[in-house]
Amino acid sequence: MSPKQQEIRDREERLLDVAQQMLLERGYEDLRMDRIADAVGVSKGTVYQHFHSRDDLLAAVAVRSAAKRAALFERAASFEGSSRERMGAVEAAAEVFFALFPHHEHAERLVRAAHLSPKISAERVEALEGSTQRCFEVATQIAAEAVTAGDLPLRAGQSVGQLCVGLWNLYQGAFLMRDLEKFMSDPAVDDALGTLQRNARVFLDGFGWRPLSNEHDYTTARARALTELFGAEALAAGLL
Amino acid sequence: MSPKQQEIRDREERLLDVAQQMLLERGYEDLRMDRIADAVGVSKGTVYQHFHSRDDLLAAVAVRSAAKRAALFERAASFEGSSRERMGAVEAAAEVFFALFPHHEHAERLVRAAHLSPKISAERVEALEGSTQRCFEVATQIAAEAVTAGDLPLRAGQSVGQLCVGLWNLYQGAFLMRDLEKFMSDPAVDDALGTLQRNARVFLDGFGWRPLSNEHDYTTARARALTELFGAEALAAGLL
DNA sequence: TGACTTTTTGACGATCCGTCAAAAAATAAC
DNA sequence: GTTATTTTTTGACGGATCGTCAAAAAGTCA
Repeated sequence: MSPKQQEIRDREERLLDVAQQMLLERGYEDLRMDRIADAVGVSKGTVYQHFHSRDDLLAAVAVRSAAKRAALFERAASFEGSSRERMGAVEAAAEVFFALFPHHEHAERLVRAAHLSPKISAERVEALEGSTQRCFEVATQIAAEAVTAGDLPLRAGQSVGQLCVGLWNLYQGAFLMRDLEKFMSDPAVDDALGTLQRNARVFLDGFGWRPLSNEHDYTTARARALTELFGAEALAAGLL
Repeated sequence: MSPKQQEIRDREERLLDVAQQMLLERGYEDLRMDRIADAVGVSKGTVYQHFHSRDDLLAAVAVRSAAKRAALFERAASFEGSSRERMGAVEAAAEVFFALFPHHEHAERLVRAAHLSPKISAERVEALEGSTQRCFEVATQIAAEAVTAGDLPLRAGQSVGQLCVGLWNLYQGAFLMRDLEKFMSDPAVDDALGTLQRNARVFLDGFGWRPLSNEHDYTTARARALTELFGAEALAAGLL
């Protein structure tokens, strides 16, 4: 790779860094191509050589963090323990991601807003979908193993897919709670991640995934997952 | 009220109708003030007498449907039955709203996007928050009654607020599933509302809200709620 | 060094938001 | 019914941004 090509690669990362931070601090509406170009020290035309459009840049930001989420989930898949402890490791991965990439939810939601897609390059949409699918696969695999092992007794009409969607919804809900905090005066609900943990526990109990949360202490397994799997990240995220 | 004032009122409704449909069909990016004005047959300046800005118009759309959601939830509060059946009526209200106002989720999320708020009039933000809070109050009240009646045994650290947040997250997740459908090949997960029902059942079972879903048939109570409370709307939504 | 290729630039056209002074319509006064 | 006053409507305009493109600059290679 020539020095010039390397420079271009580096610049793309810097563009994404700036866009990501701008998105977090000033929102989508204030994500201006001129401003981003200035911040990185290039002209607007150069930015458009990296990204087809403003929305494509937004998508690239989402794609980059989605890939990191998939990587965290895959690391969680290697956790050793009971089937439900392993799902707990996946939840821990979600928590780490939640804390480390606060911009992502907003970015992904914007990208997924149905009518934005046409302006985004197909490769990026595919990449985003692939990363999300990868996360589901990890969770689905663990749940399927739990069924095989007899830890997770599915009733008629229930499926591991349904379970994973439910967990995913609770996880996404943690992002929403940042907005809802103002409505809820309940002190037990003031931290998004704590509520996520508690509700995920209730949800898996509802499926009868053994051992149930009152039969086993999942806190220690979670702590082990955080340190063993995500030491540096969990520390940076303030989860340790 | 003078005829002129009545005309202005009517026009505002028509502006909201047009904006709502445009938002659904073409998305936020293509929500153009000129186009809306043309569609209603007024000039752009007139639109700006109803709404301070484009975002304020978007907020007004969200406020209008949020008020209808609160109304549906309050109707659900009058349902007669066991505590958990009554919460089922609230879920039915959420389903009716989900089917009748497909635009709402998108609109509300945009409004809540942190950095949009400054451009929206304070009254509308308050109105939106009030309607959302009203929905939570209805659900919280029912859950609290269930605790008092001994149907809902909360464990240490659990609260009715946590429960309502969880249900709310599962409900919001139904909106997300329209996007996720493409990733999930699981046929048990292909309809958002069915998954919502099943997961809400699992979730409340996890709390031990009696009678549990395998001790009682909640399908008939749901059907009764749909017909008794939301007859016309449920029919229009295709839920009956 | 010089010819050729790739990359960068920023001025430009097009689009849209929100404003505002002038025009039109409605209302009040006589 | 007519005129004066207030309210409402209008659409042209300024300002801002997106995405383009021909020219300039930088890089590559013989």
